[in-house]
Amino acid sequence: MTTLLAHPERDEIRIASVLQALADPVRLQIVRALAEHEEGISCGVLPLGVTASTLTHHLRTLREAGVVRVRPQGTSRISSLRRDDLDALFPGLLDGVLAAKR
Amino acid sequence: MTTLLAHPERDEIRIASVLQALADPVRLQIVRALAEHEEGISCGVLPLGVTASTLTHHLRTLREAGVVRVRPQGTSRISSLRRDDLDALFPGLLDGVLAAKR
DNA sequence: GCCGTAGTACGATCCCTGTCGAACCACCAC
DNA sequence: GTGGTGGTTCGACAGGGATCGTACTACGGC
Repeated sequence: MTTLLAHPERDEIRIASVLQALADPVRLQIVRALAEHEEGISCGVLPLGVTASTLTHHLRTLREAGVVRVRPQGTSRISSLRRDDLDALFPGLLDGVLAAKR
Repeated sequence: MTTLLAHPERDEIRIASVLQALADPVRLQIVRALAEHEEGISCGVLPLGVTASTLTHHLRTLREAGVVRVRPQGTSRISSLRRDDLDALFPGLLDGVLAAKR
């Protein structure tokens, strides 16, 4: 629908944008949740305490920063972590973030 | 002078604050510079293109997040990365950030 | 075709923060 | 003491972004 889900290529991912994307509590929660679901999930089900339109905003931020990959599936959208790309570009970063005890 | 340089203890350092602190181009530059000077440096000498008062602001942000340790020395202030603490809490995070080719 | 559900788009609001300039403080050398 | 240099504080300002509500679109089931 509408915007056809632009994702940056691996070599277009900038560390500043990634950090910016991770520097929000809600998005951190999303990333943590995605880390536990390799196959990806529909983020609408997460208990984030935020409206749908706000969630859309956060997912776009994560997607445009290159943190998350989103693929449409029926009436839903499945989001998954771009682990491979992030690990290749910034080895350890994601693990470090996820290692933090909540 | 004035505020006596409060630093969070290791167990008070929060991942959200650290990411927030790293999510600024100027502060990223500072962190990168500090990474190359284990012994610490006076940040006033860095070519950051920002006024002194802005620099003070950024250093406070980094210090209060637990990213940087600052010790007064004469008329200067020496800043250094809290590598040990960050590596202990979020192993890989700092290395991942620094691995990014500018 | 119709409806419900999942998600997006847009506009408005509000707060946070990065920035600066100006005034000030602290230390050191003389 | 005097002055200079390195930093801080304070207030002001502007831009960004997190949030929401409302209106809208798309897909799937009946």
